[in-house]
Amino acid sequence: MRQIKHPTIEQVELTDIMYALSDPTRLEIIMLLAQAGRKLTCGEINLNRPKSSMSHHFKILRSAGLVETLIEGTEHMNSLRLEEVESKYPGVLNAVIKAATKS
Amino acid sequence: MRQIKHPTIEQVELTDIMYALSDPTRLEIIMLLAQAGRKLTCGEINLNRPKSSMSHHFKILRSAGLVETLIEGTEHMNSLRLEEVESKYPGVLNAVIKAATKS
DNA sequence: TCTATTGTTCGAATATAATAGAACTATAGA
DNA sequence: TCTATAGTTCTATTATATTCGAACAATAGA
Repeated sequence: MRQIKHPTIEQVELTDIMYALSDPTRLEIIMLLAQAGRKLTCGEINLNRPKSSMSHHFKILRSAGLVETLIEGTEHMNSLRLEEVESKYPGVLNAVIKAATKS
Repeated sequence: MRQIKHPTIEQVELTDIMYALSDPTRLEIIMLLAQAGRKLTCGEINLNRPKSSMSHHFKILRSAGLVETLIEGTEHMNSLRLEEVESKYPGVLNAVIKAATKS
């Protein structure tokens, strides 16, 4: 079963993370993953956009080290890399999630 | 003495802040202001770029609610709006500054 | 009033990003 | 083997950002 390549957390720059979180659609994806607390397929994250657009945003979230995508059958299971990101950049992602929850 | 207009902290979106912080030059400006702990003129923040470029980045930092610029004579005194940003989005800016300090 | 200083604004070139339809890939299941 | 499903990749279009020289504006000081 072929899997998608992800950066190690060491390879991820802080500005990559900031950039990934600067788009409302991507921030919404992050929020849905954070609230779900479990892996979600791309299909479950339905923001009424073409799948090619969603795929583009997932790619950026992956390259920023924020999301891990595991292929299971025909589905792609997405989860937050919260612990890893927190260990490299303590407080950043948690604070953003908390801030976005309220707004 | 004419002053520059700034957004109120209520007007600032989280994604605006993320976007402003996603550029390495702008993050560096933020770091210099945070480390200085006092107001700095644009001239003191010398990143070896044309002043029109720096002015552009300051404009984005201002519009994101991160920087306040007060005109004093011919100089523009810049400071972080840390307390305000923290009160609206607790932990976000502090965590980013801490994370950027180490990297 | 003239000049130097500080920074903004303008304008144009270049680069990067977002959007989305269409074609494609991989797998599951009949 | 055929078909449906889930996403990705390709390609083109449009929009937004970055960069920086040049012109401009505001003030201080001589």
